[in-house]
Amino acid sequence: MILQLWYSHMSRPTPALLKPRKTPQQTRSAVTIEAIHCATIQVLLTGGIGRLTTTRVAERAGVSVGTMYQYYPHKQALLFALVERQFNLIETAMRDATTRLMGTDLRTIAHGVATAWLDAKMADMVASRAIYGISAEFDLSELMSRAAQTMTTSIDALLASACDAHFADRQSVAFMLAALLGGSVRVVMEAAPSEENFARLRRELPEACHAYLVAAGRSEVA
Amino acid sequence: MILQLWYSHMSRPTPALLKPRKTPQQTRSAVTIEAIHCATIQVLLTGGIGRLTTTRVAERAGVSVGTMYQYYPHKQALLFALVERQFNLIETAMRDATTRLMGTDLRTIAHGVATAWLDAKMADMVASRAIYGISAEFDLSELMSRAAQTMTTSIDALLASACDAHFADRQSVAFMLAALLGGSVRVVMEAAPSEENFARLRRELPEACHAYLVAAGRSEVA
DNA sequence: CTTAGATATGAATGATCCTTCAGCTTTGGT
DNA sequence: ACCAAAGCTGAAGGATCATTCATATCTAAG
Repeated sequence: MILQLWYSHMSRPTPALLKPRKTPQQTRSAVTIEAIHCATIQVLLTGGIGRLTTTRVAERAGVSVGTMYQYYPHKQALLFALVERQFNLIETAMRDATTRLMGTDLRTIAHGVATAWLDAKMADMVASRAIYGISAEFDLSELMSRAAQTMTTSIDALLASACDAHFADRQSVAFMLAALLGGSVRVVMEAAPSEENFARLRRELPEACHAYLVAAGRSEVA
Repeated sequence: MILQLWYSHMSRPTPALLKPRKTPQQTRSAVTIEAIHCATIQVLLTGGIGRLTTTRVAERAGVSVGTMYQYYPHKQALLFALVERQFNLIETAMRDATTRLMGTDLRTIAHGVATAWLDAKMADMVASRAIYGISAEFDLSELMSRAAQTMTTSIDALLASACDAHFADRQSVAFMLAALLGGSVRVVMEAAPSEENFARLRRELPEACHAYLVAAGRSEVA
């Protein structure tokens, strides 16, 4: 199949070809697309990527396979659309939060960022959890890198604006904070997603971030 | 295929059927198995699970497909063996570390645990990275839950033994520490695996753990 | 009411891939 | 040297699945 020629060494997507095939013009098709989107998440949740087939998605969405191919040139494009939408949601939420927190103190920043992150991730935990594991189909690392980079940059700017601290190696601190946030929530969602654990996360994560920021900033405060 | 009857709602493995089909008795076969193991990791690294086929693994290992099926009843069993081996390695490393650190102070504990974790994960980063994403083939969450639980318990015991602090909700602190460690390393390996970032991780993660433990313990120290 | 364009259908196609098995080669003990 | 057990082979069977396309249905503007 020609598809395989698009990849150099891993399942790396060629963005141009991952875009939707056509944009809906009537109300009917907009509904269809939403149904497909929704069905995809459901199928992902009940069987993981390994069991996601075009037929199953179409079935669940109540449309025929052919319909799917009218909007997405292939399965990967569908998945890509899903992931991208999710990333954008979270990215926006975090951008809003960091903007709002500019110039405040370390405690406010730590708690604000941690809470915003938790809120964003939990808001559609369904989609988030569904999306973990899509990496089997195409290389997410590029997208994840970009997201991580964006987040680190936002946090870095935020730290620079803190009114009560400054850091010797602010970039590293921002990087570490992003890793702590992103990683801990992910691990809990994947390995131990219970109400109790989410409560713990909400209680402890902001404190942990705060403690780290204070410790990292202390050595440099006059 | 009958395989599908083994799963209730997700790709949940039936442990009994994931075990190796037979144990090697001659040196020859031990070599073969090792080659297969090794080939599997290589194939995973260069194409992710989506491109891992029995034929490709066999080819890379320099044996025939049939040989693989002499030791593993099916593809999943092969992957399962890989994952389990890796989990055991890390689990052992962490058990050793926590044992060694019993009764020491918070700083020693934080740095010791973080360093042990980093060492274990980096030692065979190759295997670790290869394994992320296997979840497409069968449900890893059971295994991950168990691992997370084990680790939390170890850390909990360690915290209880700390000579210079005690905690109001030690379980939650242990849980959070495990999540911070596990998550941050994973995220960096997946999203931004550069030498620079690993250096940052080595520098910042122990400090972050320490800061958190001190903050969490402070409220309770007389 | 008509009709062009938009949208939906689903059987058929072709490709991929897991798994088996009947026959072959190698090993190690006697 | 001989042979029984262990190990290896790879073509063929059978199943799944992504994708296409000829055909049918629907929508809305004129």
